[in-house]
Amino acid sequence: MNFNQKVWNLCKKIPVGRVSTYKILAKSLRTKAYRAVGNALRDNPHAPLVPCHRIINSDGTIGGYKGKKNSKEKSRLLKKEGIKIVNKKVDPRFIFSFS
DNA sequence: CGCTTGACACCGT
DNA sequence: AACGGTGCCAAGC
Repeated sequence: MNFNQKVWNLCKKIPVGRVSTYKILAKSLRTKAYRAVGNALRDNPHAPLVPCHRIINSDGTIGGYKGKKNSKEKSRLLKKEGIKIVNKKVDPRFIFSFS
């Protein structure tokens, strides 16, 4: 299992209507490679399989998507999933953590 | 084998 | 509160 595979695997485990952060993902992997996590999602080979748009920054900001630092699509998708976004930041109550 | 880059995080100013 | 510099880890060249 590659690092990227682990990352994608965790992404798949995120329930619908919830989001997670790069930090949480890295923590779940028992590593501090926050950036490597994002790097892994940069190329999302399994678009629908891995909902990478549910991964946001630890401070609640959307971060990037599809290789772009800012993609309104991402925030829009999240809102469509039922997640509330305020001030370009995801409401912390929607953040999901792996146990 | 070593340097640079990147969908980040943290701390100081 | 906003900006910038520094640290982190994995991949690519």
